[in-house]
Amino acid sequence: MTAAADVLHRQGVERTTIADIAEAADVPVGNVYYYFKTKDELVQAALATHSEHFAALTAELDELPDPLERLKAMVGTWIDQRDVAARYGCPTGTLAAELDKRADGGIDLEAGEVIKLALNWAERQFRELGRPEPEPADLALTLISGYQGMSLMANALRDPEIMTREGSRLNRWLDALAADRPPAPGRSV
Amino acid sequence: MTAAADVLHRQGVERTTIADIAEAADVPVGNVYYYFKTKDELVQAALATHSEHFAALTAELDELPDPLERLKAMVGTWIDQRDVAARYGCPTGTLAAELDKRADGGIDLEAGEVIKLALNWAERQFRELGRPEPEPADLALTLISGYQGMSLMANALRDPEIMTREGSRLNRWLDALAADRPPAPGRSV
DNA sequence: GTCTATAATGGGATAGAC
DNA sequence: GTCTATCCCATTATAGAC
Repeated sequence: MTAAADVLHRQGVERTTIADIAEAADVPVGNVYYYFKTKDELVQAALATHSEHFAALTAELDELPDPLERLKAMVGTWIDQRDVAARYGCPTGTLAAELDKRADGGIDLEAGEVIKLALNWAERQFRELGRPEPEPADLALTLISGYQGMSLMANALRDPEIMTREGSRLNRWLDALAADRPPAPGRSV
Repeated sequence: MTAAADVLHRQGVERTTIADIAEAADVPVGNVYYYFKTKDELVQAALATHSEHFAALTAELDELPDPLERLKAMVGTWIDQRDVAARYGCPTGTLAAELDKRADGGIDLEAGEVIKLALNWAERQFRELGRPEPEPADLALTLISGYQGMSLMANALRDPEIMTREGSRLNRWLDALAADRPPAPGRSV
């Protein structure tokens, strides 16, 4: 599954052969088919890997006491990943874009579910920040959309510095938002 | 070329066969090969079509006297395209993402050139707005990155309303910038 | 220039020995 | 459960008639 997630991220779904994944996992081709009946199942496995990765990351960030610090730490991980983003884009985002080109109603929306995990996590942080306005859901959309945008731009232009520039802007934006928040007693849940 | 650009946008490069393009253009397969020696040449033709499209759009917007109005009109065209963006993403952005998965140093960076056209146009508008700070190039990156982000999110979640929500935010951000208020994307005005 | 038929290749999926 | 050999189909690209 790790090998599948990795190779599918680097080469994309359509340009990845089962042989590629088998080679990366150092097993023969027939062996892959013993565990995954179709190529689509390998894609789903990669998606599940991304979900778990994200869950592990947020579990770690949730240890931080302040939602602002959590959000900025998330932005920090994005900036840290700038080189891989500039070369291959966001693993989930590029996968979603590729799957959405399919006509069949198969797994093409499952990548969206992983992105929703990120949206929901971010929304919780904004809600804890205690800003009723704009809506936490809108702020979450702006943040995750910002990440997807900067990843795609960095990838298209092959320039990791784009992640740094846009990441800093997001951090300044978060700071400005938090500076506006009501005093602690009036903080909503 | 129009048929190629259209089908490649909807199906993606890898899932599109020459037969698909031939059928869309209503010509036999062999005929396509008479004008385009390889599939890659069809992809390049699609990219050229996108460039021309963008050039025609900006030529029209450049008629507007005020750079702020030009920028907001551009955001307006993005919002107008919300349904197609939600289904197939930004034509150039999704193409760039797909081409960047290639290992060969072929046409994989040419989509980036088309995106640079958008960045340069936006940068000119911000420079004309007369704001020295932040850098017009950074503002352009934020704007185009915002468009790519909202397109990908709308596509991944199959929700055109995301284009409306994020598009409105970009418009408020532009207004705030022009009014020389501190830049605060996400802030409702 | 237009079209049909077909060659050549690559890769998803399977059979079956071990 | 592991691995090799192979089937079969889709697709790129070309040959050659008209």
